Amino acid sequence: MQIKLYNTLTRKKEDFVPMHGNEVRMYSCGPTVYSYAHIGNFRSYVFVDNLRRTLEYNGYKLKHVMNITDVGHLESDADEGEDKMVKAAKKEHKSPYEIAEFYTKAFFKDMDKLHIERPEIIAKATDHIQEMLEFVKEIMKNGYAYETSTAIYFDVSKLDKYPVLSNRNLEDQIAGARVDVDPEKRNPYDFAIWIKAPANHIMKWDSPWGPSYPGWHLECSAMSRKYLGEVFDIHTGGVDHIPTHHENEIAQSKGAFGKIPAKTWMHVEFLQVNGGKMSKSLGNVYTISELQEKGIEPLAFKLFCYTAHYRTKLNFTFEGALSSQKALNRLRECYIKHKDGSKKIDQSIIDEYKDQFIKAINDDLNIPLAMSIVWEVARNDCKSKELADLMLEFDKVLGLDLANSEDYIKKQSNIKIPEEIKELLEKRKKAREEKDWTLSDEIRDEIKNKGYTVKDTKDGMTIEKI
RNA sequence: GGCGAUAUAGCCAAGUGGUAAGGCACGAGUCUGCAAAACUCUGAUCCCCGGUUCGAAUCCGGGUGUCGCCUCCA
Repeated sequence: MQIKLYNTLTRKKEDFVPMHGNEVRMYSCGPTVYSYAHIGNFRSYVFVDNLRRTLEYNGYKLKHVMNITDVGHLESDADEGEDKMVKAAKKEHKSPYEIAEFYTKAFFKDMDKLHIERPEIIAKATDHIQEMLEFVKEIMKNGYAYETSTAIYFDVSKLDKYPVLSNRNLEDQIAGARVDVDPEKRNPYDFAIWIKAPANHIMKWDSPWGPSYPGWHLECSAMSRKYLGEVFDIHTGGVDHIPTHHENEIAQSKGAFGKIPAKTWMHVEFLQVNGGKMSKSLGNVYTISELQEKGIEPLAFKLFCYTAHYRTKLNFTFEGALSSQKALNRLRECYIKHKDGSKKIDQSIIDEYKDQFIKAINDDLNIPLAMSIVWEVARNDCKSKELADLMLEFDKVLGLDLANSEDYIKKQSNIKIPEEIKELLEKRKKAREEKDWTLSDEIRDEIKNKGYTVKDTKDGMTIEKI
């Protein structure tokens, strides 16, 4: 079935057709590893995971590159401020490389918790300095860049059109914005592709322009070309990348070889917190670990992301995340019931579900709609193995690890119970056998005061930590 | 100031011309000594005004609100 994807470049949903037969080549802007990635970042990677899995579900093979930015990302995208890596290094009294290694590891640990598939190629910026330098030379040779006392700047006035991704009138932008214009820049929107390092700068490499380091946008241009070719299928990122980072990537590729590097550009909307922006100053920037501390599994966060389409803003609240945690547990219970079920279901019903599901995901990744079908399957009265298998098939796209549902549920109830609680449970069991409901309830309250909840089931009592 | 989004039940949200998916919460019921869990059932005419149409949440115009980017934090 034809996949349709929304392309920021054309502002339309388009039929997706790969350039190289069955292989899809895509590039995703990855993290700058100067700190822990937060849940807003991870919404983007959950989206990329859905995209990967949807393509795979449709039978495509992937060649997917993600970068790790470990140099050159300044505090401001407007070529100002300190390199984020260098700043973090100073703060933590480590080398930038140690910082990068530490946070890269932390990043992939969270990615694993979220069951996000690894890209085929993970490319570190500092491993590709030579490729970047070559890129700069090509741009210079073609007359799209010029040297100043501080950097090599890309001259946007040399392009046939800039910007191409965002609908901005640059003159109006400048009129209303507080932009400190570098007097050596020819145009206010010229940007640094290669930056001359001050004498005491830590991260720097030799170049025809002296010791220096790459601009942030350059790494993606150089690495995507190295692994995917000049023009590839899909480029992904957050909506914040549209006006500067991706715009400048396109400019660089046009400057070096005259083409827009990707055919389809896909952007994820922001995750908001309590109806507003997530920002450090408001103290509402959360990490995956912080969610876990509040009893929200990473996979519950992933399911939370599935309540909204990737191109709409999603409002994160702890209330909402907890509701997804409950929903996830129920989904697991539903899966187990189907797996243990003995009924038979008609194949035509299965086919109908499959049809609806793939229609939803192939329509520009309408995961919320796809989830409504998953719930219909999950809650179907006919408890049957076929439906359990169907849930697992859908999970190839969702990546919620439903196959291990039992383990997750066991893990939640499998907690260490202190001896004193065990004794109370024993006493309560006796009271119940004697139908002494007053004593039974008293003991239940006592246990509750000590932080545990007792539930009576057919198979006896269960206990949970509050 | 410029640009771009968005406004659907208590909350998170699908749905782009034919009388509103799903999740969570609430309420009712089944079950239970009671409770919890589980399961079943129950709720909105879609920000306001005007227009196009046989027919609009869905298209157009005008308001109003909210959010984002341009301006450290994705």
